[in-house]
Amino acid sequence: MKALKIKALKIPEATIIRLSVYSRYLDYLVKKGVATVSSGEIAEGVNSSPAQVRKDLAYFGEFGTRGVGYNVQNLHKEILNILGLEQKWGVIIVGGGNLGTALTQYKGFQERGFVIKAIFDNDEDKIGTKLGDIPIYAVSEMEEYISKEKIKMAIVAVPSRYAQEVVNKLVEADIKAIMNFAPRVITVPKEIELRNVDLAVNLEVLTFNLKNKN
Amino acid sequence: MKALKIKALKIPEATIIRLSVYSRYLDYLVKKGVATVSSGEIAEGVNSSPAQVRKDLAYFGEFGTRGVGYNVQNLHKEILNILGLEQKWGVIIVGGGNLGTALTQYKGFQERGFVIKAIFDNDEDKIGTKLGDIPIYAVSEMEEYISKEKIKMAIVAVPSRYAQEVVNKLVEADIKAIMNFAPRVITVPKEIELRNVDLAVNLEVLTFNLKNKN
DNA sequence: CCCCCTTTGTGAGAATTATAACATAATCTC
DNA sequence: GAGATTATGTTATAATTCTCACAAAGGGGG
Repeated sequence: MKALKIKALKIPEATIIRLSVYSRYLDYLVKKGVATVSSGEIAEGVNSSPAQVRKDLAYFGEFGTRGVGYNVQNLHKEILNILGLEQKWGVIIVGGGNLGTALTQYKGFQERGFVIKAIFDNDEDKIGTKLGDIPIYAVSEMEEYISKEKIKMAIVAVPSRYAQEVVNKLVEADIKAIMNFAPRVITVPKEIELRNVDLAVNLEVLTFNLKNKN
Repeated sequence: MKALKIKALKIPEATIIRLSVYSRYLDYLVKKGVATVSSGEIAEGVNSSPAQVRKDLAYFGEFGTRGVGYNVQNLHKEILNILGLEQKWGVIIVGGGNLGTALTQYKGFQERGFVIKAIFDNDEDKIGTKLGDIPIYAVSEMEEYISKEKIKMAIVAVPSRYAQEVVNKLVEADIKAIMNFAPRVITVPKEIELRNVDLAVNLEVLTFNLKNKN
């Protein structure tokens, strides 16, 4: 794999998030058959500014041609590579409730190269069954599965009170990255990547703005 | 309603998000029966710093007693008020697929005072049925419902290609705030509050970090 | 009742992030 | 092939956000 050139030690998380958004837009342009795109066009397509687009890309190298713009296919590939999406990622979901089930079926993950491999739950009625073609196993089997299948990423969609416990098990099983949906502060060793997605917080930002923006 | 004192014109969104997190922690302390809490204890409880906690609160007023700390119940109420959560909010969900269905059942919304009132979908098989006690209606009935029930907030959980169209309908129906799950750039008039929740982006931040942090 | 201890609220400084401006490089036209 | 044009990559500037340090204020003990 080509080594990735990074010019700065610390890259703003906002930049990563925008790169992900650029990536989707480029994907759209690729499918549309567009060959070349400028920072201004990207900016327009994703509600940003040309300077921001160029700055974000500049953290990682020079991908464009002055006076011309960017080759869509090439830039698309470069950004996927930056994001680590040149490979598919096997992901497990812990928690087979409504949210876990919905995430299993969620097209948005598949489209980006994330493959849901298995669900882990403690409900006896669910264990051993399948959701579509995704098997549901007992949580007790999780550690072995992660190790055997070399799983690096897990999504935690269990009730809040069990979240830390589940995360501890995942850490024990040597998982590398966790996306947590439980609205609780979860602690992990610093070498583990953790990302909290709090759905209610998002609604609360909206209510705050409704109340306060004039 | 007591007018909210805001000391700065612009409050960082990060502050709002943290307030929401503080709020959950205070909720936990209230239930635990704790009477008083310091900024340091809050910081510890939510993985932040005492200075950050105090700074965040300082945008909105003085809620503590020097040498003592904060009255848990009072601070909890104040923050709920800041976030606009002193009232319940009726919310509709557009899209009765896996995600929409899961969000309908999602306890995290109810716990924070959000009440899912109805689902809107175009699937003839679903229209007229109920999900738990939440009715599913046709999208064509949406505008009237929003107006009649005075709904201010909507969650969009439809396939990406329909998202803008649905959002346009919501805007037309005079909705005030939208939480969008479709990974597409959506445009709304500036007076409408829009928040995009992109689930895949969160996984991609993780893969980026896995690849690049060391 | 005064002093000491604790913890808040805040102002100044540091760090981070975004915006703008410009110099450089590539293409195209004449 | 030179100059005009266009759009990148980068440097400088501005804005935002966070961190730190301390003064102010309240409570408790002697």
